[in-house]
Amino acid sequence: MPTFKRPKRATILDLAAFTGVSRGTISRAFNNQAGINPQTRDKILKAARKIGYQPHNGARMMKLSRKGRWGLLLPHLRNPYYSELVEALNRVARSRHTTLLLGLSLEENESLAMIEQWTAGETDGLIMDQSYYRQNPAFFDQLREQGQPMVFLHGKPIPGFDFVGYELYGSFFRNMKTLAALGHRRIAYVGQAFEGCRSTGRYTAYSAFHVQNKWPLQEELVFFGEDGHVGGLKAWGHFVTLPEPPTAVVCGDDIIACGLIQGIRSHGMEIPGHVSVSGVDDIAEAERLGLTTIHTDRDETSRAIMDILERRIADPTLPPQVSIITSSLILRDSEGAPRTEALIRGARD
Amino acid sequence: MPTFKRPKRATILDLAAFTGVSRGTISRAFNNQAGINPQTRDKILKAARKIGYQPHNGARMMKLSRKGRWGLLLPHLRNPYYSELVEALNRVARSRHTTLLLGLSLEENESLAMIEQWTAGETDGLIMDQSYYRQNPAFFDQLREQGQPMVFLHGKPIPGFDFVGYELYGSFFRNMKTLAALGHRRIAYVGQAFEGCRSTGRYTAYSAFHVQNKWPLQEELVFFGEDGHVGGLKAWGHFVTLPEPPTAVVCGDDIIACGLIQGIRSHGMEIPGHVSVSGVDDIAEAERLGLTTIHTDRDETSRAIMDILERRIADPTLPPQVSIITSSLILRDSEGAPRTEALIRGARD
DNA sequence: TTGTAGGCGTTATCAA
DNA sequence: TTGATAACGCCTACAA
Repeated sequence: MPTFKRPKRATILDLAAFTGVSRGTISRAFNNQAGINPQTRDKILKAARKIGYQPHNGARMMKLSRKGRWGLLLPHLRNPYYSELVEALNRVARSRHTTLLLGLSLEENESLAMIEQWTAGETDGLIMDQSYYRQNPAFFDQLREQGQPMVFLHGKPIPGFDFVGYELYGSFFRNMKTLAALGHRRIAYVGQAFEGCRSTGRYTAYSAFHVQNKWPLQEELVFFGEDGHVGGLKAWGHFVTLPEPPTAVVCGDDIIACGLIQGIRSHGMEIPGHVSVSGVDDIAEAERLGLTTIHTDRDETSRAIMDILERRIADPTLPPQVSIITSSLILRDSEGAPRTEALIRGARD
Repeated sequence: MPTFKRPKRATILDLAAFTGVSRGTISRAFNNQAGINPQTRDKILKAARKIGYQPHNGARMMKLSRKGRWGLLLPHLRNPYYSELVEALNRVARSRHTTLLLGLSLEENESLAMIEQWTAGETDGLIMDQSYYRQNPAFFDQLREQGQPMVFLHGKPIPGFDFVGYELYGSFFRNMKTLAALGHRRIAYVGQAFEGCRSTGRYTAYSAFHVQNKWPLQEELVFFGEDGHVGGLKAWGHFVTLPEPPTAVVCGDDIIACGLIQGIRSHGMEIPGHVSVSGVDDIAEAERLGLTTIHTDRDETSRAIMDILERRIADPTLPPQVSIITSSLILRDSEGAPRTEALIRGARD
C-alpha cells in the first residue's frame, strides 16, 4: 500500500547539519566555484545525493541576475514547423545549460500577462514570433526601453529589435522558375492573410517573377486565407470554381500546402498530374507527401537566436542584431508538367 | 537609436514607496485577500501598472507551497499527438490558473536531472509519459515515497501510481471486425517495439480477434519497429517482400500509419486500392490523409489529468487514481475491399 | 483595515 | 579553504 506524505525537500541547512559544513561551502560546491577543497566538494555532493538535497530554484533566482531561462512564445503547435522549432531550440538551449519556458497563445491578454510574469525575474529574455509585436508595438517598445532582452522571429526585421528570420525570396523565385520551365503559365499563390502579407519574401518573389516575365498578375489566382491547413483547403475550393483553374499552386507554408493537397485530392484530382504544389518550411509531413518545399534549418535558426541573446546579455548596449538564415529549395515529386485542359474537365465531371 | 539598460524591475519596496502604503497591504492587494479596502486595492494595482511592478515569482515560490506549476515530460514533439496533447493540457492548465513546464527528452540522465530540478520547489507535481517509469522504476518509487504528486500517461496503469490512459481494445477490435467484413483475411500489425509491446490494448485486440475467428496468427505479418513514421516506412519495406503481402495493415499509431502510407505509395500502390491502412490517435495529418483511425480526446485526457493531480494535492493520502478515457473508431477512406492478387503483382512489376 | 517584522533557501562579501 | 552574515523579494502572523 503506497504511502503519501507532504513533499518536504531537504534544504541547504539540512545538508549543512548533515555534513557539518557551512552553507557557504555547500553553495560553492554546487556552483563548482574556485577555492574549494575537491574532497569536501565530493563529500558534499555525495551527501546531497544521499539525503536528496537539490538547490531550490526559486531561492537562487532571487539572488542571481542570470536566470538561465528563456521565455519562448509561440501562437500554437498545430503547425509542425513550430513543434520542430521548439525541439531544436530546446536542444540548443540545453547544450548551453539553459532552459526554455514555452508559452502557447494567440490571445493578446494571455500572452502579455505571460510576458509580464516571465520578465519579472523568471527569464533572461524573450523569444517570440513576430506576430506578437504587431499586436501591440507600444508594449514591446516599452519592454525594450526597460532593457529586456528579446528576439523576434520570422517575417521582416523590426527596426530597433534583435531579429532572426529566413531569406526566402531567392528560393521562392527559383521555384517559380522551375515551374515556368515545366511549362506552367497559370501559377496561383496561397498565403496566410495578415497585415503586410503582400510584402513577405514569398509573395514579393511571386509577383516579381510575374513582372520579370511580363505575365499579368491575376488577382483570382492570389488567395490570402486563414492560418493552417484550412487555408489551403479553402483555397482550392476557390480555385476549382474558376473557369480556368491554376495548373500550379505555390503556398506560403507547408501546412497550407497540405490542406491544399487534401482539397485537390478530395476533388478527385492528382498531384502533380492535375496540379503542381509547393510549400515552405520542409516539415516532416512534406517529406512524407513528397512535397516540393523550401527548407529552413531549425538548428541553425536556434543557434542564431541563442547567439544573439547571449551577446545581448553580455553587452546590453549592442546595436540591434539581425540574423538572416538562408534557405534551400527541395525538389520532390509534387511538381510536374502542367495538365492538358481536357484532363481537368474530365476530373471535374 | 534604441537604448539598452540593465533590466531592473520594480520591487514591492518601490511600490510601497510610490504608493505610501506598506508591503503587507500590497501583498494583500495582489493576492486579493479579504480584509483590504477595495479603494486602496485599486490604487495599488493601478500604481503597480504605472511603475511596472509585478510580483517576483521566485520570491513567492519560496513562501508558497502551491506553485501553480506542473512539470510535463514528453519524449519529443515529432509525433503530433504529443504536440496536440501539449496544446490541450496548456489550455486546461490555463483555465485553472496554472502553468505547464515542458521538458523534452528521452535521455535518462537529462530527464532525471530535469525532474530533480522541478521537484525542488518549482512544480506542484509531474505529468509524464509512461516510458519514463520503465526507464527507472526505483527512482519514481522513491519520488512517490517522498509524496511527490505525479501522474503517468498512456499504456497500462502502473500499480501504486496515479494514471491516465486510453481504452483502445474495444475500438481496435471493432476496426478488425470492419476489415474482416470488407473481406480482408491477411491483416498485418505494425507497432513500436518496446518491452511489453505485445500486451498493449491494440495488440491484444489484434491477436484476440485472430483467436476468436480461428485465424492463425502469422509472425511475418506482425512488425514491431522503431518509433515514428520511419517504423511504418520500414514495415512496408518488409511486408512487400513477402510472397503474399497483407491486404490490410493496422498500425499502433497514426504516425506509423503515415510512414506506412508513404512506403506504400513509394512502391506505386494505392490506398485503399492495394492496401487498407488504419492508425490510432486521430492526429491532424490523419484527417488530411483520409486515414481511418481511433480518436482519443486530448481535452478530456487533459481534464482527467488535472483533476487527478488536484485531488492528489488536496488529499495526499488518497489511494492511486486511475482514469481510463474511452476512444472511438473514425472510419475514413483508407479502408476498402481487399485487392485481387493480380492487382498487386501488376503494381510490383 | 493597515503596518511591522520574521523567515523562506539561496548566494556573495567579508573575515578568519 | 572555510565560516558567518547580509541581502534578495515576498508572504503572513501579529500587533496596532
